[in-house]
Amino acid sequence: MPQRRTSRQAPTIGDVARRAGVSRATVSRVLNEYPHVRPQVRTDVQRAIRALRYRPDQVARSLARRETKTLGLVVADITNPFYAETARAIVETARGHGYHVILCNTDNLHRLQEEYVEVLRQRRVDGIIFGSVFLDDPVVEALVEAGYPCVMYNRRLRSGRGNYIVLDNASASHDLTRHLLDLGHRHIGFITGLRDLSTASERLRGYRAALRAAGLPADPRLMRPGAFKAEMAQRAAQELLKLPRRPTAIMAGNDLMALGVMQAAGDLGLRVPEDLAVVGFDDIEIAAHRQIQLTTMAQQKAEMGRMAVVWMLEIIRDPRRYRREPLQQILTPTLVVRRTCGALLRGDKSGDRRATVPRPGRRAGRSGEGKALRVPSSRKEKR
Amino acid sequence: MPQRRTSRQAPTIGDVARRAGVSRATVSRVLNEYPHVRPQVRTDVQRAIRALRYRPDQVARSLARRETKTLGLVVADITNPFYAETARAIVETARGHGYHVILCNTDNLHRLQEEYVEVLRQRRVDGIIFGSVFLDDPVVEALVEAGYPCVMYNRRLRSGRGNYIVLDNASASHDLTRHLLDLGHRHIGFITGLRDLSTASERLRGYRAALRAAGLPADPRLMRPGAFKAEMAQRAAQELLKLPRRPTAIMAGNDLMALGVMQAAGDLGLRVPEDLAVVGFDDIEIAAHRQIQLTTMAQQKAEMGRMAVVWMLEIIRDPRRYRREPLQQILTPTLVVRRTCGALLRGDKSGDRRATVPRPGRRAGRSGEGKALRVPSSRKEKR
DNA sequence: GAAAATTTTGAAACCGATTTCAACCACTCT
DNA sequence: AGAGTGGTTGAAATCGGTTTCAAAATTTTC
Repeated sequence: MPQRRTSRQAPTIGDVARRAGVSRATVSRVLNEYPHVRPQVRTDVQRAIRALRYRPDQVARSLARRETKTLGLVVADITNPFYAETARAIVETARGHGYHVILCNTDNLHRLQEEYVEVLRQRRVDGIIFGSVFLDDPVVEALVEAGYPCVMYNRRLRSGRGNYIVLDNASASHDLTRHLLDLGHRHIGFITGLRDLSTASERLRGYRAALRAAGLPADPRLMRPGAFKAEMAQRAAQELLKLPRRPTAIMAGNDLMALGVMQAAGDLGLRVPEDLAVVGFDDIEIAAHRQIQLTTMAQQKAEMGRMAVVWMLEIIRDPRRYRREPLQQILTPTLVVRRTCGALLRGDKSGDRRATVPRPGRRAGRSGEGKALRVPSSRKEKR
Repeated sequence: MPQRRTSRQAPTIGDVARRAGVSRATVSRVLNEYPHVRPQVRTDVQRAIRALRYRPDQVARSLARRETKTLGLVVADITNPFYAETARAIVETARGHGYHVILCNTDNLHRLQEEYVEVLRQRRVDGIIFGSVFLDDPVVEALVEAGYPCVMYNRRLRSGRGNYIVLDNASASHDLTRHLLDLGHRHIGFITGLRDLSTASERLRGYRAALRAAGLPADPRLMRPGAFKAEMAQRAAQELLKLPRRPTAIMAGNDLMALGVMQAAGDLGLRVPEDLAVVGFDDIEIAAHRQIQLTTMAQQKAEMGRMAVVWMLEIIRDPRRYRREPLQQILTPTLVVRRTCGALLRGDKSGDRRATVPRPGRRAGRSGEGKALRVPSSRKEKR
């Protein structure tokens, strides 16, 4: 039910035009800082705008211009600090360029993701950033196929299509496993995320590869799903730790799950890292906390978010081009050695150790001696 | 620059109408499930919609209907788990009602908040939810004054105007202080947030009141600002702990800062809780972690978020009514006693203790014996 | 079977902006 | 003085829907 136009209604461009004694077109020109407006007229219009407290209607503008200056951000779980930190960078970078972000939380449910994509398309967002695509994701696949501006980060499609920024998960996982092997562990548990996500499957692959390279079997009983949530991981870890021959180290598919593993260890009276080494992925903020000190594969979260937006703007400018030559970047992982892996048990205890891991598998964590060292990941940009 | 209409353009309601051999009005009626459409015509139209993969344009609809089905969510920092958890509930509840959320991150900067409010108004969002208003906030004050649908949570205006859901911060802080006093502490530091926020000032007030009631002076040297961030709090705590007569307990304005305090304690070689008791506010997820076990005043984050949206929808339905009689709710705090306050040092160690604190100040933390106990806060609804 | 009542439908106005196009204007240049 | 130039301007079309209103079609009533 539309309301009658009353004096209390928000002023429109027509009201401004009338007041300034010009046409709506001219007001529009002033608003958008077009040339060819006489200075006198310009100031008249600006005065009218101020007098009426006119606020241009972005909805009407979006309709006329066929662009909404809006992006969709689809993540699995905004309460996961990894997503919160990337989201923050995304929102902030977008704002800096006049874009704003609709936040969508899928809880890793296909159903919800599909719903959100549909909604975002109806809302004519200029592009969608996915933090949590599924490995096989017909919805996103179709979007990419149709040339709809999309950027994925963190996870990607099995098909390898589309624009994405991801960690080199296989290497990261390989190196992390190798790190534990180097510390003497021979029985290493792995709590994966969900099966149908690239992060999970790639990290599992790296883990297996490292074991194989070390001549160790990949015991399926040592691999458990954890749904990327602390609580699930805690349960999974409890099961692992009750095995007849229990693992001496557990790798978790992300830091949140690693925290769950630490809980489980405590519940069973095991000390970390003395009785059980624990490592994760992401390097969320709490991982550095004194009481936690989680060894983890770091991701450059803010940088990832920023880059996703910058790419997106580029793609929006010229969608065809990036349909032909998608932007894809694989980030080199950085191992952050802290307490929970046990590496610091012997010898000095001076803070974090950071290093890009030299490939193939030299001993990690030795290159950044003493004070915390961050080596910027070298970027292999793939057309 | 508008592009020419090509065959690859998205189909409009006109295309559907033509294909179904009816008018646009009729298609609109089918889309919106209006009565008075012959079943035959209805199915014809639906078939055409499917055949063309027609997706109604929400922008055009918003313009015509003068409602966007969009809410703005303005928070200080989405990486603070408190906001992430409330945001999650807000986004999910909104979605369930056909609304979607533009996320705004202000970093506690007046400038950014003003910018965001302006943007949200231009975008004609149906309402704005504020998680982080300032005590004196002309922008929000004006919004409320103008009858723009707004709901605040967590923080409120000094003037007390508008719809809000907040913790009873003064009582919460009073009880928390009292709890520390009961544990024998006489020298209690307080790391506040920023000065111009209701949460900070109210919590500071409760702290002072409790000290006064105990006949203790409120030493200004024991109160330091911490900006609601872990790092700032860590620095503030370091200063507190270097005082000639250092506090034996520190209250932090939120859990994030409490974590910073724990860091600082560790840096100085102090054990928590043996050498220093630490408590916070919010009960973010990590607070319950085995390695942290932070004693804190819990907030019902999901419930708060959900309620903010439910209220918002109600307000959107009848803005005038709630302009006259705003919805205001003050939630009763729940003390969660864990390790960091030192209460568990003597005696049993069986998990969390939760209790709504009886007023006035009886000894807290004893009512929920044994297993974790959550007492739902009784709600004092005003109007 | 005609009048009355009701349901169904489409033409046209509208939402509030942008953009096109042609007209108008004030110059400058022959 | 007249043609040409280029800066300014407004009328009107447009974006893609919704809603009003009256006409058309159908059903009900007598």
